[in-house]
Amino acid sequence: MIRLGYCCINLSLKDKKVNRGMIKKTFLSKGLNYCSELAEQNLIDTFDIIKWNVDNNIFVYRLSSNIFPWFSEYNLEDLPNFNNIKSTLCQIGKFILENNVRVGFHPGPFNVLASEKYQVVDNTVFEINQHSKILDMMGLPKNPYYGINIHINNSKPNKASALQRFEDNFSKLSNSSQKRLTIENDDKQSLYTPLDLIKLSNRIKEKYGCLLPVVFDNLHYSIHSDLLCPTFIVSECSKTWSDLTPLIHWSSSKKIHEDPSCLQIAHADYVYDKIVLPNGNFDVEIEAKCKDLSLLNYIKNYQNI
DNA sequence: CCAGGTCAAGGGAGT
DNA sequence: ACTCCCTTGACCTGG
Repeated sequence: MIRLGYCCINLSLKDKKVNRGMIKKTFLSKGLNYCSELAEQNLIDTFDIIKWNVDNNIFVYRLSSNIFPWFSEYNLEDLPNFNNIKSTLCQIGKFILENNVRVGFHPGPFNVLASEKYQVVDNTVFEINQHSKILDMMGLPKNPYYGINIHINNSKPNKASALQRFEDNFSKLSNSSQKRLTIENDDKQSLYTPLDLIKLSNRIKEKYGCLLPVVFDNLHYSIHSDLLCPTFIVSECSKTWSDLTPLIHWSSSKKIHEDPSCLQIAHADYVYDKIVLPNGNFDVEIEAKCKDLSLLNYIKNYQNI
Protein backbone atom coordinates (compact mmCIF):
# COMPACT_ATOMS: atom_id res chain seq x y z
CA MET A 1 0.00 0.00 0.00
CA ILE A 2 1.21 3.48 -0.88
CA ARG A 3 0.27 6.47 1.22
CA LEU A 4 0.89 9.95 -0.16
CA GLY A 5 1.79 13.08 1.74
CA TYR A 6 3.28 16.50 1.20
CA CYS A 7 5.63 18.98 2.83
CA CYS A 8 4.96 21.71 5.35
CA ILE A 9 2.82 24.26 3.55
CA ASN A 10 -0.88 23.78 2.85
CA LEU A 11 -2.19 25.84 -0.04
CA SER A 12 -5.83 24.82 0.42
CA LEU A 13 -5.95 26.43 3.86
CA LYS A 14 -4.84 29.91 2.93
CA ASP A 15 -4.92 31.45 6.39
CA LYS A 16 -2.95 28.65 8.06
CA LYS A 17 0.77 29.31 8.34
CA VAL A 18 3.47 27.10 9.84
CA ASN A 19 6.41 29.30 8.87
CA ARG A 20 6.01 32.54 10.75
CA GLY A 21 9.48 33.84 11.41
CA MET A 22 11.56 36.98 11.62
CA ILE A 23 14.81 38.44 10.39
CA LYS A 24 17.82 38.63 12.68
CA LYS A 25 17.29 42.26 13.59
CA THR A 26 13.78 41.53 14.84
CA PHE A 27 14.97 38.47 16.75
CA LEU A 28 17.60 40.56 18.49
CA SER A 29 15.14 43.28 19.44
CA LYS A 30 12.07 41.21 20.31
CA GLY A 31 13.71 38.04 21.62
CA LEU A 32 12.06 34.96 23.05
CA ASN A 33 8.71 36.58 23.79
CA TYR A 34 8.06 37.09 20.12
CA CYS A 35 9.49 33.66 19.21
CA SER A 36 7.02 32.18 21.65
CA GLU A 37 4.06 33.98 20.12
CA LEU A 38 4.95 32.93 16.60
CA ALA A 39 5.71 29.36 17.63
CA GLU A 40 2.36 29.04 19.35
CA GLN A 41 0.54 30.27 16.25
CA ASN A 42 2.61 28.03 13.97
CA LEU A 43 1.80 25.04 16.17
CA ILE A 44 -1.92 25.71 16.27
CA ASP A 45 -1.97 25.95 12.49
CA THR A 46 0.16 22.82 12.16
CA PHE A 47 -2.48 20.99 14.20
CA ASP A 48 -5.27 22.33 11.98
CA ILE A 49 -3.38 21.24 8.88
CA ILE A 50 -2.89 17.72 10.24
CA LYS A 51 -6.61 17.52 11.04
CA TRP A 52 -7.43 18.76 7.53
CA ASN A 53 -5.07 16.11 6.16
CA VAL A 54 -6.91 13.33 7.97
CA ASP A 55 -10.27 14.69 6.78
CA ASN A 56 -8.86 14.51 3.28
CA ASN A 57 -7.40 11.05 3.67
CA ILE A 58 -3.80 12.23 3.85
CA PHE A 59 -1.76 10.46 6.51
CA VAL A 60 1.79 11.51 5.68
CA TYR A 61 3.00 15.01 6.42
CA ARG A 62 6.39 16.70 6.75
CA LEU A 63 6.51 19.12 9.64
CA SER A 64 8.05 22.53 9.02
CA SER A 65 11.45 23.12 10.59
CA ASN A 66 10.43 26.74 11.01
CA ILE A 67 7.66 26.17 13.55
CA PHE A 68 10.01 27.54 16.20
CA PRO A 69 11.76 30.62 14.80
CA TRP A 70 15.51 30.80 15.56
CA PHE A 71 15.38 27.62 17.62
CA SER A 72 19.07 27.03 17.01
CA GLU A 73 19.61 29.92 19.43
CA TYR A 74 17.76 28.85 22.60
CA ASN A 75 16.35 25.93 24.54
CA LEU A 76 12.68 25.24 24.00
CA GLU A 77 12.09 25.13 27.76
CA ASP A 78 13.20 28.76 27.95
CA LEU A 79 10.26 30.01 25.90
CA PRO A 80 7.95 32.10 28.13
CA ASN A 81 4.86 30.13 27.12
CA PHE A 82 6.57 26.76 27.18
CA ASN A 83 3.73 25.16 29.14
CA ASN A 84 1.18 26.07 26.48
CA ILE A 85 3.51 24.92 23.77
CA LYS A 86 4.18 21.64 25.49
CA SER A 87 0.52 20.92 25.97
CA THR A 88 -0.23 21.72 22.32
CA LEU A 89 2.60 19.41 21.26
CA CYS A 90 1.10 16.65 23.43
CA GLN A 91 -2.32 17.11 21.87
CA ILE A 92 -0.88 17.03 18.36
CA GLY A 93 1.11 13.88 19.16
CA LYS A 94 -1.96 12.19 20.62
CA PHE A 95 -3.95 13.02 17.49
CA ILE A 96 -1.14 11.72 15.28
CA LEU A 97 -1.01 8.39 17.11
CA GLU A 98 -4.78 7.97 17.28
CA ASN A 99 -5.20 8.61 13.56
CA ASN A 100 -2.26 6.64 12.22
CA VAL A 101 -0.58 9.73 10.89
CA ARG A 102 3.10 9.74 10.05
CA VAL A 103 5.10 12.93 10.49
CA GLY A 104 8.76 13.77 10.32
CA PHE A 105 11.22 16.56 9.76
CA HIS A 106 13.65 17.48 7.02
CA PRO A 107 16.04 20.03 8.54
CA GLY A 108 17.65 22.52 6.17
CA PRO A 109 20.79 22.12 4.07
CA PHE A 110 22.86 23.94 6.68
CA ASN A 111 22.85 20.83 8.84
CA VAL A 112 26.09 19.12 7.88
CA LEU A 113 27.11 16.41 10.32
CA ALA A 114 30.08 15.53 8.09
CA SER A 115 31.49 19.05 7.91
CA GLU A 116 35.23 19.65 8.40
CA LYS A 117 34.38 22.62 10.61
CA TYR A 118 33.77 21.86 14.28
CA GLN A 119 31.46 24.82 14.64
CA VAL A 120 29.25 23.59 11.81
CA VAL A 121 29.10 20.12 13.35
CA ASP A 122 28.23 21.56 16.77
CA ASN A 123 25.46 23.71 15.32
CA THR A 124 24.15 20.74 13.37
CA VAL A 125 24.08 18.48 16.43
CA PHE A 126 22.21 21.09 18.43
CA GLU A 127 19.66 21.72 15.70
CA ILE A 128 18.99 18.04 15.02
CA ASN A 129 18.56 17.53 18.76
CA GLN A 130 16.05 20.39 18.80
CA HIS A 131 14.05 18.60 16.12
CA SER A 132 14.06 15.35 18.07
CA LYS A 133 12.99 17.15 21.25
CA ILE A 134 9.89 18.37 19.46
CA LEU A 135 9.00 14.85 18.36
CA ASP A 136 9.75 13.60 21.87
CA MET A 137 7.45 16.21 23.41
CA MET A 138 4.73 15.06 21.03
CA GLY A 139 5.12 11.65 22.65
CA LEU A 140 6.03 9.94 19.38
CA PRO A 141 8.05 6.71 19.56
CA LYS A 142 11.80 7.15 19.18
CA ASN A 143 12.36 5.52 15.83
CA PRO A 144 12.85 6.66 12.23
CA TYR A 145 9.16 6.20 11.46
CA TYR A 146 8.88 9.62 13.10
CA GLY A 147 12.18 10.61 11.63
CA ILE A 148 14.57 13.41 11.00
CA ASN A 149 15.93 13.24 7.49
CA ILE A 150 19.14 14.90 6.32
CA HIS A 151 21.66 14.86 3.51
CA ILE A 152 25.38 14.23 4.03
CA ASN A 153 26.03 17.38 1.96
CA ASN A 154 29.82 17.27 2.09
CA SER A 155 32.53 15.40 0.21
CA LYS A 156 35.71 17.16 1.24
CA PRO A 157 38.39 16.24 0.46
CA ASN A 158 36.75 13.03 -0.75
CA LYS A 159 33.66 10.95 -0.05
CA ALA A 160 35.45 8.39 2.12
CA SER A 161 36.74 10.99 4.60
CA ALA A 162 33.39 12.77 4.73
CA LEU A 163 31.59 9.49 5.44
CA GLN A 164 34.11 8.74 8.18
CA ARG A 165 33.42 12.12 9.79
CA PHE A 166 29.69 11.46 9.57
CA GLU A 167 30.17 8.10 11.25
CA ASP A 168 32.30 9.61 14.03
CA ASN A 169 30.06 12.63 14.59
CA PHE A 170 26.98 10.44 14.80
CA SER A 171 28.13 9.73 18.37
CA LYS A 172 27.60 13.40 19.28
CA LEU A 173 23.85 13.25 18.64
CA SER A 174 21.42 12.75 21.49
CA ASN A 175 20.02 9.28 21.96
CA SER A 176 16.67 10.33 20.52
CA SER A 177 18.31 11.90 17.46
CA GLN A 178 20.35 8.78 16.83
CA LYS A 179 17.17 6.75 16.85
CA ARG A 180 15.30 9.10 14.53
CA LEU A 181 17.90 10.07 11.93
CA THR A 182 17.53 9.06 8.28
CA ILE A 183 19.68 9.92 5.25
CA GLU A 184 18.70 10.82 1.70
CA ASN A 185 20.45 10.30 -1.66
CA ASP A 186 21.80 13.41 -3.39
CA ASP A 187 21.30 15.14 -6.72
CA LYS A 188 24.98 15.91 -7.32
CA GLN A 189 27.63 13.75 -8.92
CA SER A 190 30.16 14.49 -6.17
CA LEU A 191 27.79 13.36 -3.42
CA TYR A 192 26.01 10.15 -2.44
CA THR A 193 23.92 7.53 -4.22
CA PRO A 194 21.56 5.18 -2.42
CA LEU A 195 24.19 2.40 -2.48
CA ASP A 196 26.75 4.74 -0.87
CA LEU A 197 24.23 5.47 1.86
CA ILE A 198 23.26 1.83 2.37
CA LYS A 199 26.91 1.08 3.08
CA LEU A 200 27.01 3.93 5.58
CA SER A 201 23.80 2.68 7.14
CA ASN A 202 25.36 -0.76 7.62
CA ARG A 203 28.44 0.74 9.22
CA ILE A 204 26.32 2.76 11.64
CA LYS A 205 24.34 -0.33 12.53
CA GLU A 206 27.52 -2.24 13.23
CA LYS A 207 29.13 0.52 15.27
CA TYR A 208 26.15 2.00 17.15
CA GLY A 209 23.54 -0.71 16.89
CA CYS A 210 20.87 1.58 15.50
CA LEU A 211 19.01 1.88 12.24
CA LEU A 212 20.02 4.65 9.89
CA PRO A 213 17.45 4.16 7.15
CA VAL A 214 17.88 5.48 3.62
CA VAL A 215 15.18 7.73 2.17
CA PHE A 216 15.00 7.22 -1.60
CA ASP A 217 14.42 10.33 -3.71
CA ASN A 218 13.41 9.64 -7.32
CA LEU A 219 14.41 13.03 -8.79
CA HIS A 220 17.82 12.91 -7.18
CA TYR A 221 18.26 9.35 -8.40
CA SER A 222 17.46 10.40 -11.95
CA ILE A 223 20.37 12.83 -11.75
CA HIS A 224 22.87 10.73 -9.80
CA SER A 225 22.16 7.01 -9.97
CA ASP A 226 23.82 3.70 -9.18
CA LEU A 227 23.16 2.58 -12.79
CA LEU A 228 20.62 0.10 -11.46
CA CYS A 229 16.88 0.27 -11.95
CA PRO A 230 15.11 2.49 -9.42
CA THR A 231 12.70 -0.21 -8.31
CA PHE A 232 15.55 -2.51 -7.38
CA ILE A 233 17.32 0.28 -5.52
CA VAL A 234 14.14 1.10 -3.61
CA SER A 235 13.96 -2.50 -2.39
CA GLU A 236 17.58 -2.29 -1.31
CA CYS A 237 16.82 0.92 0.60
CA SER A 238 13.78 -0.76 2.16
CA LYS A 239 16.06 -3.23 3.92
CA THR A 240 17.61 -0.37 5.90
CA TRP A 241 14.14 0.30 7.36
CA SER A 242 13.88 -3.14 8.97
CA ASP A 243 10.15 -3.68 9.63
CA LEU A 244 9.22 0.03 9.44
CA THR A 245 7.42 1.41 6.40
CA PRO A 246 10.05 3.15 4.25
CA LEU A 247 9.75 6.82 3.46
CA ILE A 248 10.15 7.92 -0.16
CA HIS A 249 10.52 11.36 -1.72
CA TRP A 250 8.83 11.81 -5.06
CA SER A 251 8.87 14.75 -7.44
CA SER A 252 9.41 15.83 -11.04
CA SER A 253 12.02 18.09 -12.61
CA LYS A 254 10.91 21.65 -13.26
CA LYS A 255 13.39 21.93 -16.14
CA ILE A 256 11.95 18.95 -17.98
CA HIS A 257 8.28 19.59 -17.37
CA GLU A 258 7.70 23.28 -16.79
CA ASP A 259 10.62 25.64 -17.46
CA PRO A 260 13.68 24.70 -19.56
CA SER A 261 15.67 27.59 -18.13
CA CYS A 262 15.77 25.99 -14.67
CA LEU A 263 18.36 23.59 -13.34
CA GLN A 264 17.37 19.96 -13.56
CA ILE A 265 17.41 19.63 -9.77
CA ALA A 266 14.69 22.26 -9.29
CA HIS A 267 11.33 20.83 -8.22
CA ALA A 268 8.32 21.25 -10.49
CA ASP A 269 5.04 22.70 -9.29
CA TYR A 270 3.26 19.40 -9.92
CA VAL A 271 4.07 15.69 -10.20
CA TYR A 272 4.36 14.43 -13.77
CA ASP A 273 6.11 11.12 -13.15
CA LYS A 274 4.00 8.19 -12.13
CA ILE A 275 4.95 6.78 -8.74
CA VAL A 276 6.39 3.33 -9.42
CA LEU A 277 7.53 1.30 -6.43
CA PRO A 278 8.03 -2.38 -5.59
CA ASN A 279 5.22 -4.28 -3.88
CA GLY A 280 4.86 -3.50 -0.22
CA ASN A 281 4.09 -0.56 2.05
CA PHE A 282 5.53 2.87 1.30
CA ASP A 283 4.93 6.37 2.60
CA VAL A 284 5.65 8.92 -0.10
CA GLU A 285 6.27 12.61 0.50
CA ILE A 286 5.52 14.58 -2.63
CA GLU A 287 8.00 17.42 -3.03
CA ALA A 288 6.25 19.80 -5.36
CA LYS A 289 5.87 23.54 -5.11
CA CYS A 290 2.10 23.24 -5.22
CA LYS A 291 2.10 21.06 -2.12
CA ASP A 292 -1.28 19.54 -1.20
CA LEU A 293 -2.68 20.79 -4.50
CA SER A 294 -0.15 18.74 -6.44
CA LEU A 295 -1.00 15.70 -4.31
CA LEU A 296 -4.73 16.05 -4.96
CA ASN A 297 -3.99 16.66 -8.63
CA TYR A 298 -1.84 13.54 -8.78
CA ILE A 299 -4.58 11.40 -7.25
CA LYS A 300 -7.07 12.78 -9.76
CA ASN A 301 -4.75 11.90 -12.67
CA TYR A 302 -3.83 8.45 -11.39
CA GLN A 303 -7.04 7.04 -9.92
CA ASN A 304 -5.53 3.58 -9.97
CA ILE A 305 -3.23 4.36 -7.04
C1' DC B 1 -1.29 48.88 2.00
C1' DC B 2 1.80 46.61 -1.00
C1' DA B 3 5.66 45.73 -4.23
C1' DG B 4 10.03 44.53 -4.10
C1' DG B 5 14.48 44.25 -1.84
C1' DT B 6 16.31 41.51 1.54
C1' DC B 7 17.14 37.70 4.39
C1' DA B 8 21.25 33.16 9.64
C1' DA B 9 23.21 29.26 8.18
C1' DG B 10 26.73 24.98 4.13
C1' DG B 11 27.99 23.30 0.11
C1' DG B 12 28.17 22.15 -4.68
C1' DA B 13 27.41 23.30 -9.47
C1' DG B 14 26.41 26.29 -13.32
C1' DT B 15 27.42 30.81 -15.35
C1' DA C 1 32.98 36.09 -8.25
C1' DC C 2 28.28 35.59 -8.40
C1' DT C 3 23.78 33.17 -8.58
C1' DC C 4 20.93 29.32 -8.19
C1' DC C 5 19.37 25.33 -5.78
C1' DC C 6 18.12 22.61 -1.82
C1' DT C 7 14.29 21.90 3.79
C1' DT C 8 10.30 25.89 3.03
C1' DG C 9 9.26 31.70 0.58
C1' DA C 10 8.49 35.01 4.34
C1' DC C 11 9.79 39.51 6.51
C1' DC C 12 9.98 44.33 6.56
C1' DT C 13 10.45 48.82 4.87
C1' DG C 14 9.96 52.66 1.80
C1' DG C 15 6.96 54.65 -1.13
